[in-house]
Amino acid sequence: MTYPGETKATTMADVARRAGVSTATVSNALNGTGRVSKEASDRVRAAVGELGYLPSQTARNLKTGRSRTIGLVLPDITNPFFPKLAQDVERAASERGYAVLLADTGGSLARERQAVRNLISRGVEAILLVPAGADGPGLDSRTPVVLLDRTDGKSGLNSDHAAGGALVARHLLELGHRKFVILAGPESLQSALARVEAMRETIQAAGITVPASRVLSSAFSVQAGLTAVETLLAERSARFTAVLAANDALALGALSGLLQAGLRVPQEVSVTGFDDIPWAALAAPALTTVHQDTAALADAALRLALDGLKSSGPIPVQLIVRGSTARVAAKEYIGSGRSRA
Amino acid sequence: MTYPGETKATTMADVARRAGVSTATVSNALNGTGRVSKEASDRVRAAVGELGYLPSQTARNLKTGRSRTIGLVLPDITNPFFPKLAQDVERAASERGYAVLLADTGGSLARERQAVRNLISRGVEAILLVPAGADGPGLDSRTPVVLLDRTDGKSGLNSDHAAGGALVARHLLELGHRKFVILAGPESLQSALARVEAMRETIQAAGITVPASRVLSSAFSVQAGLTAVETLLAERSARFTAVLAANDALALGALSGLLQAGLRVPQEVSVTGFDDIPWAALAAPALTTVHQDTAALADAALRLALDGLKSSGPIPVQLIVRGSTARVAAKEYIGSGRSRA
DNA sequence: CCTCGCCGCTTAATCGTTTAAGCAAACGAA
DNA sequence: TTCGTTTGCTTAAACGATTAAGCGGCGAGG
Repeated sequence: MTYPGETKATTMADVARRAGVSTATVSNALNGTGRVSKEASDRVRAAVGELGYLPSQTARNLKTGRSRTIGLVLPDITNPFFPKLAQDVERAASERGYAVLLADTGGSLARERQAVRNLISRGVEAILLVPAGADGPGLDSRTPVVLLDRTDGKSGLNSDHAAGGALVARHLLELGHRKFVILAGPESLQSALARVEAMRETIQAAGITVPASRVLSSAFSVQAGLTAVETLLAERSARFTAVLAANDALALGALSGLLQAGLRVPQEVSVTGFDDIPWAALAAPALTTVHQDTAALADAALRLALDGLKSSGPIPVQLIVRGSTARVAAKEYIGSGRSRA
Repeated sequence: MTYPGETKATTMADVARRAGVSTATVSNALNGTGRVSKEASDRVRAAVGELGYLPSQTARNLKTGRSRTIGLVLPDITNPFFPKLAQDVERAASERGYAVLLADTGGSLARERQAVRNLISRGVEAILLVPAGADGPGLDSRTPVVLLDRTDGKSGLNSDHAAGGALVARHLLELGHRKFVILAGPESLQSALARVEAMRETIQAAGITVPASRVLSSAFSVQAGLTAVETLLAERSARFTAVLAANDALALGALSGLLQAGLRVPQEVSVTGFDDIPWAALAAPALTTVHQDTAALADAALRLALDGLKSSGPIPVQLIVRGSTARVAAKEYIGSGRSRA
């Protein structure tokens, strides 16, 4: 164990001196490069142990040009989808010997640009970026930037949003649902658009149309889901048996709104989400939703960023059926959504 | 804008050449150190702009010994208390010009040690550590390690857990509650112990005793809260009007268990949590809980870590009264907790 | 016995900054 | 005019690693 004192950090030269070799030999011994005898190597290793030597990554970076660090830029890590993603990115990175510099931009484009510059300046080998507002700006730099969960049109690594949208729609169709409401989320997000588009197409393919008045755009928030449902229920003409939300926050808000209005979920109305954030499983009833494979997303992102791959297909998603969806109610209930409101 | 091509990154020497000065002058101009004429400074700044020069933090670190980077080590960023904390730490750090290296140990002590070594090797100026298992190991190193939300007995930066415990207890007492259950959380966590201890003392001070059989230890999880309540309700003798949980996850689990058993919250049973995680506000009913000031925690942590302060008092907490607590029910309901189970 | 080649090591340059030290010109005071 | 001080710059030495190049010594082949 090192006794702190106020001594300078021990350097390679210290190890070399103690082992009776040059710093080059220390370096070679520790990295397995060059030619080093077993004896010298052992002496070096012993010296390392006795001195508690830790190589300075900084010096190594400077010389080799590789920092073994990536940047992860998120708009808001408080958004329940991101912690798992961050965790998986960190795990994938550390498995490769990389560290992760985290930047949270609070949704501000100025801070995002600032963060990216800062990360580049710090020599990260790649940046994983979930852009702040709409989709990506497509900045140029010599350090690769992988757009995560967003797209700028040509690039960007995403879950298979369309497949997910189709999955929930088909699920509800199979349960006999015919009257849908879609909580579409922000129109500025390609991912939301793709989800909704696939929902509509799938439903359409079953010969059913979702009127435009039943496709509601809003923010990706619980509050938005709640108020959307409230205004929907306020119209006396409201008739629907299923609510497809473009993400879980919306779905949870909708769920809460429906419950407060005295409707029973899933007996009278089914609700689906998207993302499978942790709360989804804990809601009452638990939310049927589309699970995003954040681990696969993280792995693919690192391959793109670090292995110089050009692009990757969308990451498969999975339908998670829980308690918020059920077979559509018997005839007498259909269209009587507000019977207890 | 820089056109990437495959050119090497532009260095200080490039700027110096273009501005017709030495690298020392460039450095001085950009850092405001030394003596530089206005004209030279302007030429330098112009050259920087034209070349799109970004200083290499790596080289700067090596020379100055300051990395302007801190490490944040969390056991599990998926735990809903941590994202906000991480965000606040990142904000506080970036306000000081520091970047944050994030490490998630998945609760493993081995990975925690590994992470700390790695961070030190990378030259972080300080480490903010929320230890994995129980409370801190108290490792020695020349880079300061601040224990966050944990303690190793002597050090550690914490919210005022005791004050928080007292707050919820007093709140419930004022609402007329007399029969309590305490979901105490893990016995290995000082924070949990402090909260529970304060709850008991406050209740005791009101002349009421909480029998040991009504203080239940468990993990800090939703599931644990749920099963605790279920087993409690399974005893026919169960009589209580208030559940004090040592954290929000437990409280949310308890809430869900009570609701499923057909009890009304808060009419028949009040529930309180601790931490004020995001879900707390969104539960139905919304959870009365103790808010931890993560921003203050983050600021204080950085002061301890970076400004060399020795220690800091506990960070004040705040009682947040929401819908899960109410005045104890009229006489006929008291002690009839299972009347509808 | 000579030579060639390999082995095991060292020397020294290098990465891109910061910063102490030094130096020439300009300026003001005597 | 002369000297000292200030000003504005440059030179060069770090920081702690990696790595190309070089150099004795030893074993083997001819």
